[in-house]
Amino acid sequence: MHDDPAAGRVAGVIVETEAYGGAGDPASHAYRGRTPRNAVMFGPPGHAYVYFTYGMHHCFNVVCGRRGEPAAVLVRALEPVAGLEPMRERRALADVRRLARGPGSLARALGLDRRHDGLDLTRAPLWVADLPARRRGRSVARGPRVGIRVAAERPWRYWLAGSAFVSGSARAASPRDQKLVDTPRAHS
DNA sequence: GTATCGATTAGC
DNA sequence: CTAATCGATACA
Repeated sequence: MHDDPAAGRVAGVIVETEAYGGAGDPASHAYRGRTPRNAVMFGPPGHAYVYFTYGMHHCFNVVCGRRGEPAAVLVRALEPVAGLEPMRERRALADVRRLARGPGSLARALGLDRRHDGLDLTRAPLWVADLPARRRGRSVARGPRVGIRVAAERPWRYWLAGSAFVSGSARAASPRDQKLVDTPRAHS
């Protein structure tokens, strides 16, 4: 969720992610060590790593490794659940399924940029929360990472199976090429 | 210093 | 398939 001072609260359910490591992952920004851009990846978990790329897009990650052990999860797609109008305005697009599909589109829809790099994701204005119980327990599919030229074969992309809000290659993945991963069920 | 390339997207 | 567009990175 993002409480944006200008647009109010925009929120969605994370439906597609991709994992990146550190020194052992040649596709990771942290592979060659710490730089001003990726410094947050080396900090404590639970913080936002937001980077700028291709001269025009931002991507939003959740830092997951312990302090000094760079690791992050790129949030690749969101099912919008609140703040649909601000998202539509930012994206100049009406179709809810495509509002936050793809990491660049997602960051744009949420209004995220380098100013959000390093924010503590356990509190406002930008945070990640547990799913409500009724959304838990659904099947998660796994497949290769996309958009990278090295180590793409590692099956470190995860998405909500059957979701209309995930990227095209995930929607198109045949059952043969994806593995289903059990997700924790809600407590009683 | 210059050259190359992106954890991408929209459009043809 | 390619253009867009600029910071990070590689290399002389």
